[in-house]
Amino acid sequence: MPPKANAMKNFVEELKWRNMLHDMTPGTEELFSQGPVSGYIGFDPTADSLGIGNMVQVMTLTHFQRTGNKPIALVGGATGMVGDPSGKSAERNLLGVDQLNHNLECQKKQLEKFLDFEGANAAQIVNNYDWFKEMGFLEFIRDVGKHLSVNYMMAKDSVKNRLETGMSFTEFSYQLIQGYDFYYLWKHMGCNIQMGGSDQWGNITTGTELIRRMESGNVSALTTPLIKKADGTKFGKTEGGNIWLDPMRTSPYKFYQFLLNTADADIGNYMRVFSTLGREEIESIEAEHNEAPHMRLAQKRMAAELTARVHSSQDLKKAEDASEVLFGRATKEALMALDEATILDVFEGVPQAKVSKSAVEAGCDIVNLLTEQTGFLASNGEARRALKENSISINKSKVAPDYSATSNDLIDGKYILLQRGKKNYFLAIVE
RNA sequence: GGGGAGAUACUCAAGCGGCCAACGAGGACAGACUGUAAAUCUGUUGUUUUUUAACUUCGCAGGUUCGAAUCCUGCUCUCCCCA
Repeated sequence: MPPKANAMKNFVEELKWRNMLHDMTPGTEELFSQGPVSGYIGFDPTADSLGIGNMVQVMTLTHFQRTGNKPIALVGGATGMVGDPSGKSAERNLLGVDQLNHNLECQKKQLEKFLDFEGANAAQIVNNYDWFKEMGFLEFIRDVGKHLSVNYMMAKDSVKNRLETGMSFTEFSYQLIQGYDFYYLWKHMGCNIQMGGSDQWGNITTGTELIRRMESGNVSALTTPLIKKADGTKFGKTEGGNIWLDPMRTSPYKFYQFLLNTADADIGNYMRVFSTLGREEIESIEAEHNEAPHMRLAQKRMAAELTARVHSSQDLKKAEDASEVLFGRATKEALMALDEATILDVFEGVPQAKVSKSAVEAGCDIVNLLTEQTGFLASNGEARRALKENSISINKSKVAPDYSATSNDLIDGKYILLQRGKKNYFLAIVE
Protein backbone atom coordinates (compact mmCIF):
# COMPACT_ATOMS: atom_id res chain seq x y z
CA MET A 1 0.00 0.00 0.00
CA PRO A 2 2.74 2.56 0.72
CA PRO A 3 3.76 4.38 -2.43
CA LYS A 4 6.77 3.19 -4.30
CA ALA A 5 10.00 5.08 -3.96
CA ASN A 6 10.00 8.02 -6.27
CA ALA A 7 12.99 9.36 -8.14
CA MET A 8 16.05 9.22 -5.95
CA LYS A 9 15.73 12.46 -4.15
CA ASN A 10 18.13 13.17 -1.40
CA PHE A 11 16.74 12.23 1.98
CA VAL A 12 18.45 15.02 3.87
CA GLU A 13 17.18 17.61 1.40
CA GLU A 14 13.74 16.12 1.73
CA LEU A 15 13.81 16.44 5.52
CA LYS A 16 15.14 19.96 5.33
CA TRP A 17 12.28 21.42 3.37
CA ARG A 18 9.82 19.47 5.49
CA ASN A 19 11.30 21.13 8.57
CA MET A 20 12.07 17.70 9.91
CA LEU A 21 15.80 18.01 10.39
CA HIS A 22 16.95 18.92 13.85
CA ASP A 23 20.49 17.66 14.00
CA MET A 24 22.82 15.23 12.30
CA THR A 25 26.38 14.07 12.67
CA PRO A 26 28.99 15.43 10.30
CA GLY A 27 29.30 13.32 7.19
CA THR A 28 25.64 12.37 7.07
CA GLU A 29 24.98 14.15 3.80
CA GLU A 30 27.98 12.44 2.17
CA LEU A 31 26.61 9.11 3.33
CA PHE A 32 23.39 9.69 1.41
CA SER A 33 25.16 10.98 -1.65
CA GLN A 34 26.91 7.63 -2.02
CA GLY A 35 23.72 5.70 -2.67
CA PRO A 36 20.94 3.96 -0.78
CA VAL A 37 21.39 3.78 2.96
CA SER A 38 20.03 1.41 5.51
CA GLY A 39 18.79 3.12 8.65
CA TYR A 40 16.67 2.46 11.70
CA ILE A 41 14.36 4.02 14.21
CA GLY A 42 13.39 2.41 17.48
CA PHE A 43 9.92 2.37 19.03
CA ASP A 44 9.39 2.06 22.75
CA PRO A 45 6.65 -0.44 23.66
CA THR A 46 5.12 1.60 26.46
CA ALA A 47 1.56 1.04 25.22
CA ASP A 48 -0.21 -1.45 23.01
CA SER A 49 -0.74 1.17 20.37
CA LEU A 50 1.35 3.86 18.79
CA GLY A 51 0.12 7.37 19.35
CA ILE A 52 -0.14 10.05 16.74
CA GLY A 53 3.10 11.48 18.11
CA ASN A 54 4.87 8.33 16.96
CA MET A 55 3.68 9.10 13.45
CA VAL A 56 6.49 11.62 13.19
CA GLN A 57 9.02 8.84 13.33
CA VAL A 58 6.89 6.60 11.15
CA MET A 59 6.88 9.41 8.61
CA THR A 60 10.62 9.83 8.95
CA LEU A 61 10.95 6.20 7.94
CA THR A 62 8.41 6.67 5.17
CA HIS A 63 10.25 9.64 3.71
CA PHE A 64 13.46 7.67 4.18
CA GLN A 65 12.11 4.79 2.16
CA ARG A 66 10.53 7.01 -0.48
CA THR A 67 13.88 8.58 -1.16
CA GLY A 68 15.25 5.15 -1.97
CA ASN A 69 16.66 4.00 1.33
CA LYS A 70 16.07 0.85 3.31
CA PRO A 71 14.18 1.42 6.56
CA ILE A 72 14.34 -0.77 9.61
CA ALA A 73 11.76 -0.31 12.35
CA LEU A 74 12.93 -1.66 15.65
CA VAL A 75 10.52 -2.61 18.39
CA GLY A 76 12.12 -2.51 21.78
CA GLY A 77 11.54 -5.89 23.36
CA ALA A 78 14.82 -5.54 25.23
CA THR A 79 14.99 -1.78 25.73
CA GLY A 80 11.38 -1.83 26.87
CA MET A 81 12.41 -4.11 29.71
CA VAL A 82 14.86 -1.48 30.93
CA GLY A 83 13.14 1.84 30.42
CA ASP A 84 14.49 4.90 28.66
CA PRO A 85 15.25 7.66 31.17
CA SER A 86 15.24 10.37 28.46
CA GLY A 87 12.92 13.19 29.37
CA LYS A 88 11.82 11.46 32.53
CA SER A 89 12.25 13.15 35.86
CA ALA A 90 11.71 10.02 37.90
CA GLU A 91 12.38 6.33 37.74
CA ARG A 92 9.94 4.49 35.53
CA ASN A 93 7.88 1.54 36.57
CA LEU A 94 8.84 -1.55 34.69
CA LEU A 95 6.19 -3.17 32.56
CA GLY A 96 5.39 -6.81 33.08
CA VAL A 97 6.77 -9.19 30.49
CA ASP A 98 3.33 -10.28 29.30
CA GLN A 99 2.24 -6.68 28.89
CA LEU A 100 5.43 -5.89 27.08
CA ASN A 101 5.02 -8.72 24.60
CA HIS A 102 1.44 -7.75 23.97
CA ASN A 103 2.46 -4.13 23.33
CA LEU A 104 5.24 -5.26 21.07
CA GLU A 105 2.99 -7.39 18.90
CA CYS A 106 0.40 -4.65 18.58
CA GLN A 107 2.92 -1.99 17.63
CA LYS A 108 4.53 -4.31 15.14
CA LYS A 109 1.23 -4.83 13.36
CA GLN A 110 0.69 -1.11 13.18
CA LEU A 111 4.14 -0.44 11.80
CA GLU A 112 3.57 -3.00 9.09
CA LYS A 113 0.87 -0.80 7.59
CA PHE A 114 3.16 2.09 6.89
CA LEU A 115 6.17 0.68 5.18
CA ASP A 116 6.75 -1.12 1.94
CA PHE A 117 8.06 -4.62 2.42
CA GLU A 118 8.61 -5.33 -1.25
CA GLY A 119 11.38 -4.47 -3.67
CA ALA A 120 15.02 -3.57 -3.50
CA ASN A 121 14.71 -1.37 -0.46
CA ALA A 122 12.13 -3.45 1.35
CA ALA A 123 11.52 -2.44 4.94
CA GLN A 124 12.23 -4.70 7.86
CA ILE A 125 10.94 -4.90 11.38
CA VAL A 126 13.26 -6.22 14.05
CA ASN A 127 13.00 -6.80 17.76
CA ASN A 128 16.08 -6.15 19.83
CA TYR A 129 15.05 -8.84 22.26
CA ASP A 130 16.12 -11.29 19.57
CA TRP A 131 19.79 -10.47 20.02
CA PHE A 132 19.70 -9.70 23.69
CA LYS A 133 17.95 -12.84 24.85
CA GLU A 134 21.05 -14.96 24.21
CA MET A 135 23.44 -12.51 25.78
CA GLY A 136 24.59 -12.95 29.34
CA PHE A 137 25.25 -10.14 31.75
CA LEU A 138 28.97 -10.83 32.01
CA GLU A 139 29.30 -11.03 28.28
CA PHE A 140 27.57 -7.71 27.89
CA ILE A 141 29.55 -5.75 30.43
CA ARG A 142 32.79 -7.31 29.20
CA ASP A 143 32.26 -6.93 25.45
CA VAL A 144 30.16 -3.80 25.33
CA GLY A 145 30.38 -1.93 28.62
CA LYS A 146 34.17 -1.95 28.51
CA HIS A 147 34.21 0.38 25.54
CA LEU A 148 32.49 3.36 27.08
CA SER A 149 33.45 5.22 30.20
CA VAL A 150 31.04 6.07 32.95
CA ASN A 151 32.23 9.64 32.52
CA TYR A 152 31.00 9.62 28.94
CA MET A 153 27.67 8.15 29.92
CA MET A 154 27.15 10.57 32.77
CA ALA A 155 27.56 13.53 30.47
CA LYS A 156 24.31 12.68 28.67
CA ASP A 157 21.41 14.97 29.56
CA SER A 158 19.18 12.01 30.30
CA VAL A 159 21.57 10.98 33.07
CA LYS A 160 22.81 14.40 34.16
CA ASN A 161 19.29 15.61 34.85
CA ARG A 162 18.76 12.74 37.20
CA LEU A 163 21.93 12.93 39.27
CA GLU A 164 20.17 15.04 41.90
CA THR A 165 17.00 13.03 42.19
CA GLY A 166 18.50 9.61 41.69
CA MET A 167 18.45 6.94 39.05
CA SER A 168 18.76 3.19 39.14
CA PHE A 169 21.61 1.34 37.53
CA THR A 170 19.01 -0.16 35.23
CA GLU A 171 18.07 3.13 33.67
CA PHE A 172 21.64 4.33 33.69
CA SER A 173 22.60 1.41 31.50
CA TYR A 174 19.76 2.05 29.06
CA GLN A 175 21.90 3.99 26.62
CA LEU A 176 24.33 1.09 26.42
CA ILE A 177 21.56 -1.29 25.44
CA GLN A 178 20.30 1.05 22.76
CA GLY A 179 23.87 1.75 21.67
CA TYR A 180 24.45 -1.95 21.24
CA ASP A 181 21.32 -2.21 19.07
CA PHE A 182 22.89 0.19 16.64
CA TYR A 183 26.12 -1.76 16.72
CA TYR A 184 24.30 -5.01 16.10
CA LEU A 185 22.28 -3.63 13.19
CA TRP A 186 25.37 -2.04 11.72
CA LYS A 187 27.39 -5.24 12.06
CA HIS A 188 24.76 -7.67 10.86
CA MET A 189 22.45 -5.68 8.63
CA GLY A 190 24.63 -2.94 7.26
CA CYS A 191 22.65 -0.26 9.03
CA ASN A 192 24.54 3.01 8.78
CA ILE A 193 22.28 5.54 10.42
CA GLN A 194 19.98 5.74 13.38
CA MET A 195 17.25 8.32 13.42
CA GLY A 196 14.78 9.49 16.04
CA GLY A 197 13.31 12.44 17.84
CA SER A 198 15.66 15.08 19.15
CA ASP A 199 15.24 13.67 22.65
CA GLN A 200 17.02 10.58 21.43
CA TRP A 201 20.20 12.37 20.37
CA GLY A 202 22.09 11.26 23.44
CA ASN A 203 21.13 7.62 23.10
CA ILE A 204 21.84 7.60 19.39
CA THR A 205 25.29 9.11 19.72
CA THR A 206 26.14 6.55 22.37
CA GLY A 207 25.60 4.07 19.55
CA THR A 208 27.78 5.89 17.05
CA GLU A 209 30.47 6.21 19.70
CA LEU A 210 30.24 2.54 20.60
CA ILE A 211 30.63 1.51 16.97
CA ARG A 212 33.64 3.78 16.60
CA ARG A 213 35.33 2.41 19.71
CA MET A 214 34.50 -1.23 19.13
CA GLU A 215 35.37 -1.50 15.48
CA SER A 216 36.33 1.94 14.27
CA GLY A 217 33.09 2.06 12.33
CA ASN A 218 31.80 5.35 11.05
CA VAL A 219 28.05 5.74 11.21
CA SER A 220 25.62 8.61 11.28
CA ALA A 221 22.93 9.95 13.55
CA LEU A 222 20.02 12.16 12.59
CA THR A 223 17.23 13.60 14.67
CA THR A 224 13.95 15.31 13.94
CA PRO A 225 12.60 18.21 15.96
CA LEU A 226 9.95 17.42 18.53
CA ILE A 227 6.73 18.49 16.97
CA LYS A 228 4.66 20.89 18.95
CA LYS A 229 1.79 23.21 18.37
CA ALA A 230 2.21 26.86 17.56
CA ASP A 231 0.79 27.77 20.95
CA GLY A 232 3.55 25.77 22.58
CA THR A 233 1.41 22.96 23.92
CA LYS A 234 2.07 19.32 23.34
CA PHE A 235 1.04 17.74 20.08
CA GLY A 236 -1.18 14.68 20.04
CA LYS A 237 -2.98 15.21 23.30
CA THR A 238 -6.51 16.38 23.83
CA GLU A 239 -8.63 16.81 26.93
CA GLY A 240 -9.81 13.32 26.19
CA GLY A 241 -6.27 11.99 26.31
CA ASN A 242 -3.83 10.75 23.76
CA ILE A 243 -4.69 10.32 20.11
CA TRP A 244 -3.94 6.69 19.31
CA LEU A 245 -3.58 4.87 16.05
CA ASP A 246 -5.54 1.91 17.34
CA PRO A 247 -9.17 2.36 16.24
CA MET A 248 -10.31 0.66 19.43
CA ARG A 249 -8.68 3.42 21.46
CA THR A 250 -9.32 6.38 19.19
CA SER A 251 -12.04 5.89 16.63
CA PRO A 252 -11.21 6.86 13.04
CA TYR A 253 -13.84 9.55 13.40
CA LYS A 254 -12.09 11.11 16.39
CA PHE A 255 -8.77 10.72 14.69
CA TYR A 256 -10.06 12.56 11.66
CA GLN A 257 -11.62 15.24 13.83
CA PHE A 258 -8.41 15.76 15.73
CA LEU A 259 -6.54 16.50 12.53
CA LEU A 260 -9.35 18.58 11.11
CA ASN A 261 -9.17 20.83 14.14
CA THR A 262 -5.54 21.67 13.55
CA ALA A 263 -4.89 25.39 13.98
CA ASP A 264 -4.05 27.41 10.88
CA ALA A 265 -0.68 28.23 12.37
CA ASP A 266 0.24 24.55 12.50
CA ILE A 267 -1.25 23.13 9.37
CA GLY A 268 1.61 24.03 7.03
CA ASN A 269 4.11 22.34 9.25
CA TYR A 270 1.94 19.27 9.78
CA MET A 271 1.35 18.82 6.08
CA ARG A 272 5.08 18.76 5.53
CA VAL A 273 5.63 16.21 8.25
CA PHE A 274 2.62 13.96 7.90
CA SER A 275 1.86 13.89 4.23
CA THR A 276 3.81 12.46 1.36
CA LEU A 277 2.72 15.32 -0.87
CA GLY A 278 5.49 17.08 -2.73
CA ARG A 279 6.73 20.53 -2.01
CA GLU A 280 4.96 22.27 -4.89
CA GLU A 281 1.68 20.66 -4.06
CA ILE A 282 1.87 21.59 -0.41
CA GLU A 283 2.75 25.16 -1.27
CA SER A 284 -0.16 25.44 -3.66
CA ILE A 285 -2.55 24.02 -1.08
CA GLU A 286 -1.22 26.54 1.41
CA ALA A 287 -1.74 29.38 -1.04
CA GLU A 288 -5.27 28.23 -1.67
CA HIS A 289 -5.89 27.83 2.02
CA ASN A 290 -4.73 31.35 2.74
CA GLU A 291 -7.16 32.66 0.16
CA ALA A 292 -10.06 31.22 2.12
CA PRO A 293 -8.91 30.00 5.53
CA HIS A 294 -12.45 29.35 6.71
CA MET A 295 -12.78 26.58 4.14
CA ARG A 296 -9.95 24.79 5.91
CA LEU A 297 -8.88 23.12 2.76
CA ALA A 298 -5.46 22.28 4.13
CA GLN A 299 -6.85 20.67 7.27
CA LYS A 300 -9.30 18.62 5.27
CA ARG A 301 -6.63 17.52 2.88
CA MET A 302 -4.22 16.46 5.58
CA ALA A 303 -6.86 14.83 7.75
CA ALA A 304 -8.01 12.85 4.76
CA GLU A 305 -4.57 11.70 3.80
CA LEU A 306 -3.52 10.65 7.25
CA THR A 307 -6.81 9.02 8.19
CA ALA A 308 -6.70 6.99 5.02
CA ARG A 309 -3.12 5.92 5.66
CA VAL A 310 -3.55 5.08 9.33
CA HIS A 311 -7.00 3.54 9.00
CA SER A 312 -8.48 3.00 5.56
CA SER A 313 -10.28 4.87 2.82
CA GLN A 314 -13.54 3.30 4.00
CA ASP A 315 -12.92 4.60 7.48
CA LEU A 316 -12.12 7.99 6.03
CA LYS A 317 -15.37 8.05 4.10
CA LYS A 318 -17.30 7.23 7.24
CA ALA A 319 -15.46 9.86 9.23
CA GLU A 320 -16.23 12.45 6.58
CA ASP A 321 -19.89 11.45 6.47
CA ALA A 322 -20.11 11.52 10.23
CA SER A 323 -18.50 14.95 10.33
CA GLU A 324 -20.96 16.20 7.76
CA VAL A 325 -23.90 14.97 9.80
CA LEU A 326 -22.58 16.34 13.07
CA PHE A 327 -21.12 19.63 11.96
CA GLY A 328 -22.08 20.30 8.41
CA ARG A 329 -25.31 21.72 7.22
CA ALA A 330 -26.78 18.29 7.44
CA THR A 331 -30.51 18.56 7.58
CA LYS A 332 -33.02 16.42 9.31
CA GLU A 333 -33.56 14.74 5.96
CA ALA A 334 -29.90 13.81 5.59
CA LEU A 335 -29.91 12.39 9.07
CA MET A 336 -33.10 10.45 8.52
CA ALA A 337 -31.56 8.95 5.42
CA LEU A 338 -28.67 7.34 7.28
CA ASP A 339 -28.70 3.60 7.58
CA GLU A 340 -28.44 1.87 10.90
CA ALA A 341 -24.80 0.82 10.57
CA THR A 342 -23.69 4.36 9.82
CA ILE A 343 -25.69 5.77 12.69
CA LEU A 344 -24.15 3.38 15.14
CA ASP A 345 -20.72 4.20 13.79
CA VAL A 346 -21.19 7.95 13.82
CA PHE A 347 -22.58 7.96 17.31
CA GLU A 348 -20.21 5.45 18.73
CA GLY A 349 -18.91 7.01 21.88
CA VAL A 350 -21.94 9.26 22.18
CA PRO A 351 -23.92 8.53 25.33
CA GLN A 352 -26.94 6.38 24.66
CA ALA A 353 -29.95 5.05 26.46
CA LYS A 354 -32.81 2.75 25.66
CA VAL A 355 -36.32 4.11 25.62
CA SER A 356 -39.43 2.05 25.50
CA LYS A 357 -41.15 2.11 22.17
CA SER A 358 -44.61 2.39 23.62
CA ALA A 359 -43.71 5.62 25.40
CA VAL A 360 -42.69 7.22 22.14
CA GLU A 361 -45.58 5.89 20.17
CA ALA A 362 -47.92 7.40 22.68
CA GLY A 363 -46.20 10.75 22.23
CA CYS A 364 -43.46 11.53 24.71
CA ASP A 365 -43.21 14.93 26.31
CA ILE A 366 -39.85 16.50 25.48
CA VAL A 367 -38.93 17.24 29.10
CA ASN A 368 -39.74 13.73 30.10
CA LEU A 369 -37.75 12.36 27.18
CA LEU A 370 -34.69 14.43 28.10
CA THR A 371 -34.68 13.42 31.74
CA GLU A 372 -36.56 10.41 32.96
CA GLN A 373 -36.55 8.42 29.75
CA THR A 374 -32.93 8.95 28.81
CA GLY A 375 -31.08 10.63 31.65
CA PHE A 376 -29.52 12.99 29.11
CA LEU A 377 -30.16 15.97 31.37
CA ALA A 378 -30.01 15.81 35.12
CA SER A 379 -33.31 17.35 36.16
CA ASN A 380 -36.56 18.67 34.86
CA GLY A 381 -35.43 22.14 35.80
CA GLU A 382 -32.35 21.79 33.67
CA ALA A 383 -34.38 20.46 30.79
CA ARG A 384 -36.81 23.34 30.96
CA ARG A 385 -33.99 25.80 31.20
CA ALA A 386 -32.32 24.31 28.15
CA LEU A 387 -35.55 24.42 26.22
CA LYS A 388 -36.00 28.03 27.16
CA GLU A 389 -32.52 28.70 25.86
CA ASN A 390 -33.57 27.17 22.58
CA SER A 391 -30.69 24.77 22.83
CA ILE A 392 -32.45 21.45 22.44
CA SER A 393 -32.67 19.76 19.07
CA ILE A 394 -34.25 16.54 18.05
CA ASN A 395 -32.72 15.05 14.94
CA LYS A 396 -30.91 18.29 14.19
CA SER A 397 -33.92 20.57 14.39
CA LYS A 398 -34.69 22.82 17.31
CA VAL A 399 -37.75 22.03 19.34
CA ALA A 400 -40.05 24.14 21.49
CA PRO A 401 -40.72 23.37 25.18
CA ASP A 402 -44.15 21.95 24.38
CA TYR A 403 -42.86 19.48 21.84
CA SER A 404 -43.82 15.84 22.03
CA ALA A 405 -41.74 13.13 20.40
CA THR A 406 -43.65 10.63 18.32
CA SER A 407 -42.86 7.77 16.01
CA ASN A 408 -42.38 10.36 13.26
CA ASP A 409 -39.11 11.28 14.92
CA LEU A 410 -37.63 7.83 14.69
CA ILE A 411 -34.66 7.30 12.41
CA ASP A 412 -34.73 3.81 10.95
CA GLY A 413 -37.62 3.16 13.23
CA LYS A 414 -35.48 2.99 16.35
CA TYR A 415 -33.24 5.99 16.96
CA ILE A 416 -33.77 9.54 18.11
CA LEU A 417 -30.90 11.97 18.10
CA LEU A 418 -31.07 14.38 20.99
CA GLN A 419 -28.84 17.39 21.11
CA ARG A 420 -28.12 20.16 23.54
CA GLY A 421 -26.35 23.02 21.88
CA LYS A 422 -23.98 22.17 19.11
CA LYS A 423 -21.71 19.65 20.67
CA ASN A 424 -23.64 17.57 23.16
CA TYR A 425 -25.24 14.60 21.53
CA PHE A 426 -27.28 11.81 22.93
CA LEU A 427 -28.68 8.84 21.12
CA ALA A 428 -31.96 7.38 22.31
CA ILE A 429 -32.49 3.83 21.18
CA VAL A 430 -36.16 3.14 21.01
CA GLU A 431 -37.21 -0.45 21.28
C1' G B 1 2.63 20.46 74.49
C1' G B 2 0.80 25.96 74.47
C1' G B 3 -1.71 29.87 71.54
C1' G B 4 -4.44 31.58 67.22
C1' A B 5 -7.28 31.25 62.53
C1' G B 6 -10.48 28.70 59.52
C1' A B 7 -14.07 24.85 57.22
C1' U B 8 -19.85 28.28 52.47
C1' A B 9 -22.28 25.55 46.03
C1' C B 10 -17.34 22.80 40.41
C1' U B 11 -13.08 26.25 42.25
C1' C B 12 -11.79 30.83 44.66
C1' A B 13 -14.49 33.91 47.71
C1' A B 14 -18.33 37.28 50.34
C1' G B 15 -22.10 36.91 54.04
C1' C B 16 -21.79 37.18 60.63
C1' G B 17 -29.87 36.55 63.66
C1' G B 18 -34.81 37.51 59.54
C1' C B 19 -34.92 41.12 52.93
C1' C B 20 -30.05 34.22 51.80
C1' A B 21 -30.74 29.20 47.41
C1' A B 22 -26.88 32.63 49.60
C1' C B 23 -22.81 39.08 46.61
C1' G B 24 -18.65 38.65 43.40
C1' A B 25 -14.83 36.25 40.29
C1' G B 26 -13.27 32.07 37.57
C1' G B 27 -14.97 27.71 35.31
C1' A B 28 -18.84 25.14 32.90
C1' C B 29 -23.19 25.10 29.71
C1' A B 30 -26.32 27.67 26.27
C1' G B 31 -27.79 31.81 22.70
C1' A B 32 -25.89 35.58 19.06
C1' C B 33 -21.58 36.09 16.06
C1' U B 34 -18.05 32.67 13.57
C1' G B 35 -14.29 28.69 10.14
C1' U B 36 -16.51 22.43 14.22
C1' A B 37 -11.33 28.52 15.57
C1' A B 38 -10.19 32.76 18.66
C1' A B 39 -12.20 37.11 20.58
C1' U B 40 -16.69 39.56 21.99
C1' C B 41 -21.76 40.33 23.76
C1' U B 42 -26.05 38.04 26.37
C1' G B 43 -28.26 34.38 29.40
C1' U B 44 -28.14 30.07 32.75
C1' U B 45 -25.54 27.53 36.64
C1' G B 46 -29.78 23.33 44.24
C1' U B 47 -34.47 20.30 43.47
C1' U B 48 -39.67 20.32 42.63
C1' U B 49 -44.33 20.36 35.98
C1' U B 50 -42.97 27.37 34.43
C1' U B 51 -44.64 30.16 40.29
C1' U B 52 -45.05 36.53 44.60
C1' A B 53 -44.53 28.91 46.36
C1' A B 54 -42.49 24.60 48.70
C1' C B 55 -38.45 21.53 49.81
C1' U B 56 -33.08 20.25 50.52
C1' U B 57 -28.28 22.85 51.11
C1' C B 58 -23.31 26.82 54.09
C1' G B 59 -17.57 20.52 57.77
C1' C B 60 -20.44 16.81 61.40
C1' A B 61 -23.84 16.24 65.70
C1' G B 62 -26.68 18.62 69.08
C1' G B 63 -28.66 23.30 71.44
C1' U B 64 -30.59 28.64 72.01
C1' U B 65 -34.46 31.38 69.21
C1' C B 66 -40.91 32.77 66.59
C1' G B 67 -36.68 32.46 63.10
C1' A B 68 -29.59 30.57 62.15
C1' A B 69 -24.91 29.93 56.96
C1' U B 70 -24.89 33.67 60.85
C1' C B 71 -25.23 32.74 68.34
C1' C B 72 -23.80 28.44 71.97
C1' U B 73 -21.68 23.27 73.00
C1' G B 74 -19.14 19.00 71.49
C1' C B 75 -16.71 16.37 67.45
C1' U B 76 -13.77 15.89 62.84
C1' C B 77 -10.41 18.12 59.62
C1' U B 78 -7.08 22.16 57.70
C1' C B 79 -3.70 26.15 58.32
C1' C B 80 -0.50 29.53 61.16
C1' C B 81 2.54 31.01 65.44
C1' C B 82 5.38 29.66 69.96
C1' A B 83 7.86 25.38 72.21
